[in-house]
Amino acid sequence: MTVDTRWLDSKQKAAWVRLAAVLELLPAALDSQLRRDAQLTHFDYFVLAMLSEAPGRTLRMTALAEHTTATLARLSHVVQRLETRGLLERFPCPEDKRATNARLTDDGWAKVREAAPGHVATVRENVIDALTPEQVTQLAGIADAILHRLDPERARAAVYERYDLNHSEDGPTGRR
Amino acid sequence: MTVDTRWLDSKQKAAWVRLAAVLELLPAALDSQLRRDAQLTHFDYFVLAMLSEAPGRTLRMTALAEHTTATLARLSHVVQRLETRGLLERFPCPEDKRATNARLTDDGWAKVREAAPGHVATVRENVIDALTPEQVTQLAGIADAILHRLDPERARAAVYERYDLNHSEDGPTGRR
DNA sequence: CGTCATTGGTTGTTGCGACAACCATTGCAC
DNA sequence: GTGCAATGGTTGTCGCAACAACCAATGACG
Repeated sequence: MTVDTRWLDSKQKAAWVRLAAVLELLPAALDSQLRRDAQLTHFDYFVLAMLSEAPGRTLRMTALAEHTTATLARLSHVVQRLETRGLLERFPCPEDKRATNARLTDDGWAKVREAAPGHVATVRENVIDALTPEQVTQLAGIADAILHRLDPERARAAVYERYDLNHSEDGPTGRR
Repeated sequence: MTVDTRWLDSKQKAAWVRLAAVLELLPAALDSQLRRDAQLTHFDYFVLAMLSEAPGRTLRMTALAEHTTATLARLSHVVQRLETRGLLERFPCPEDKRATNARLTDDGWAKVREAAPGHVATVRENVIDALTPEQVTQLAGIADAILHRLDPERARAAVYERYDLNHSEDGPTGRR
């Protein structure tokens, strides 16, 4: 095969090794906190959070799949479980009989607001509060650059702006 | 519960949302490349890589588990599969009859050297080459800070130095 | 108004990770 | 040297994600 591999120099390797470790440990930490405190996967939480910000707390399955970076098949299974638990409900879309809408129930809305503080605290503890303000800014730039390689379409789509952690007492978002 | 939640400001949220997306997409990208080109999970690769650098290409299961940030149970399953495929072999440790050693076979050694170039290329493509040299340095600092929160013990142990991507033609590591 | 490709979604199967139960060996206490 | 806790590892079961097969509705084209 290719014999002219460009290996990583020591600085690059140091960065990569540490990132790889974070990739292994951070998702596990987030998942276990949400599981323990809210009986929710991080992905479950993400799904509920996206719905909570949508107009009418309702989204088409396809749209929800895009927001959550998931395949439709995966989303279908997850939504099925969440529906069984009464956190959301599905109903056929009036405009397009092929389509299905998912809507957050009142219980689901309560669940999101209940789970948000603990989740934010975990994010702070393990990420944000571990960094200086400059590093937070740097991280945004770095992650953005990586995203443009991983998924150019979505990265440009500014979908990421919507992942809103500010579930305050009076509403789903901090912007008014 | 706690009513005084410290929510994320917009800069912090921007950083977190993008990091969350990377956490979702990057492991999938790494896994699928290695699966496609070498029939290996990223974790499988990691296991083989650690063994390839160990003296005698051999490690105790417990030691291997520490190097790979895995539980013993998980490692046991993975090693079982790799043993079936002939990439490594297990044998009882002479000094301690409770213990089991795992040793890389010649086939396993060949597999690691065959898989390394493609893996490094993927890492470059999606991470390193997406960043400026300054960002690479920043990333190392950021990831290190996060690691100290996630796993203080291991972060200090400099185990991460050992994740060596430089599998050149004449040996397992770049240091001589 | 048929047929054919596309879109939207669900379901079955498979493989892996987490957790818990379990067995064997070792080391220590007395 | 017997009891017992700690260490080292394996196995079984459960839950979830990926993949593929499938069905239903839509729309474009003739």
